[in-house]
Amino acid sequence: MKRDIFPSEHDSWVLIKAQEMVASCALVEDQFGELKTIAGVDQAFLGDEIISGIVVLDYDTMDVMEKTCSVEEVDFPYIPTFLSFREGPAILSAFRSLKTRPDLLMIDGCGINHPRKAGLATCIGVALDIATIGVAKKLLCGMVKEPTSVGEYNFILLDGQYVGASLLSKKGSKPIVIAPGHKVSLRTTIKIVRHCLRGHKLPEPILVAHNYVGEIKRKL
DNA sequence: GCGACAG
DNA sequence: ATCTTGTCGC
Repeated sequence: MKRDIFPSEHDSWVLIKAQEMVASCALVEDQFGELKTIAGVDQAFLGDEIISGIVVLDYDTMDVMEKTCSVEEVDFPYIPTFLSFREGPAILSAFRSLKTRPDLLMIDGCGINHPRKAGLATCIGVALDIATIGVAKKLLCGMVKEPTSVGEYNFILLDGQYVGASLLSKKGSKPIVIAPGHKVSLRTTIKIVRHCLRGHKLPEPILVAHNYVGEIKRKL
């Protein structure tokens, strides 16, 4: 099953078919209960090792409730539009060691704002059947007019559909790219990301997860 | 063919 | 992502 989403095989035809399968399963509508906890997910690399960290925060206060990580060997290279095959498996490993199941996952990377509507956040959402949002620092595809005032955002157009938004999260910073991953609407995605902003360019869950994997890496 | 291209 | 010092602006 998740072996279909993250094939061990590296044949591009198989990989593209896997992404099309994920895209057909993706749901871009709110389908989650009350948001009590939200988790940030990020990865770091050291040699041929990948470190995946997940940090669970209280949704209202953004206080850290739990942290966990996985460290394993990476076999797949970084290829634009195929990031999920490189980082996905490690994320699933880290997720398995979580004590509390978050209500939603905020992942570094794309959601449905992907050439085949199957970015990393969407793949993880479908694989774990959990609501996910993708947060990236650069645009992978689609067209958008970059916002100029803090808090402002513009929708990203791709294949005649709005698949995400460019949001100016902080003055002096480049806008961040956000998009629904799975079980979340674009409208709600924007609302949630804004709620998670705490004065930094990146929303708190992603920032905390980023710092977390950074220190884990340091201690290896 | 050329350029673009999440992390 | 990763390799890296100081430095300019918020």
